Amino acid sequence: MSELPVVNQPPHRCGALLDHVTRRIRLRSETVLTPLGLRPRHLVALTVLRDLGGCSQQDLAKTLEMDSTNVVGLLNDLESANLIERKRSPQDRRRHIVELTDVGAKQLAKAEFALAEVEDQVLGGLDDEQRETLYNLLYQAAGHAEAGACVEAVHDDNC
Amino acid sequence: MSELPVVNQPPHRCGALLDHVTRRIRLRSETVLTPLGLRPRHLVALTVLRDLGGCSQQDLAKTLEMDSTNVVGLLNDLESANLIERKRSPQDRRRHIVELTDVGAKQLAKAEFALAEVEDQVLGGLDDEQRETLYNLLYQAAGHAEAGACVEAVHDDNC
DNA sequence: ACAGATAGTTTGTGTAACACAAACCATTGA
DNA sequence: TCAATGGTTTGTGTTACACAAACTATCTGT
Repeated sequence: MSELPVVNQPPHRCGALLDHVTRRIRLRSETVLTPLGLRPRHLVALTVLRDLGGCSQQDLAKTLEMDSTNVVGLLNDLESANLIERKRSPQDRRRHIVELTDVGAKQLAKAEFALAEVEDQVLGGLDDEQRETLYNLLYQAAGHAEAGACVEAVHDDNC
Repeated sequence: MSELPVVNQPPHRCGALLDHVTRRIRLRSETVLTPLGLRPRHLVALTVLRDLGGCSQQDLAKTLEMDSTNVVGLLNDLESANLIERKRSPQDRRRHIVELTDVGAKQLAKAEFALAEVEDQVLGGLDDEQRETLYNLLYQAAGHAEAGACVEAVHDDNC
């Protein structure tokens, strides 16, 4: 935990680079997403929702690290576009269980398909295997520990 | 997740995940960077500047994909903190060559050191080797896109 | 030498994506 | 019954932009 004197401390911080690459993708994504009535933030929410399955709005707020009042607005957008559904939890009727609708899942897939070109532009320096590695690293970092198996499997072939 | 036995087409879009992870880092970075008088955007600029060596403000605007009027403000911040220097280009005195100062390089290193903990929090699911891989992938991706932009942009000289 | 393009700057306007606070309702649990 | 909780609405403020207009200094082609 505390500072071990310099052993194999990697001097490379990803943060700024991450920021940079993300911005490039987001800028282009906006124009691709607009015809679908979506914004990058919606995509993130839908993606998280897909990966998480149903969850409460609080869970979502925590995962997105957003203020819950703003999550409400975000979900209002998505719900009025019929991309997500808010169901009352039977266990605790104060709670909303937020879930992707079929329409939502389809729209997400559609958006991802449309974004292929964007990623080709920005991640053009990476071949397919590298992009898959990148995806897996991000997925794992985002806290889906199950990705471990997937990452392990990468070096022989894609999973 | 879907186990597609299919071909080589990677169904995974990184964009949303990239956005998500980047946000997590940026949120925490802000509090770490504030005592240093920096913001995440400054870090990105400094990083790019370090990787690029000296360049004109237009080059920088293109690399950052920011409007040049806003780049001016960004550089004003950095210059008044003595982190960068604007020198007139001898070849074309309209042009400013923007360069990291020694102070700037030191401050950048300091910031990166301070950000180690932040990345530990957010990228905690990745070991050192994976983080290095992530860094390299991002670096490569960023480099390619810059090269692409540069090819279009440049008439003759530096790139 | 002159005209038009170019690099940078300033100022000003607008917008999106937030954070945060306050007040409110329905529901839960002690 | 009463306090806490999940969600919602409204309202305020900030930041990070994009974009436009007008200006200076400088360069380049004719």
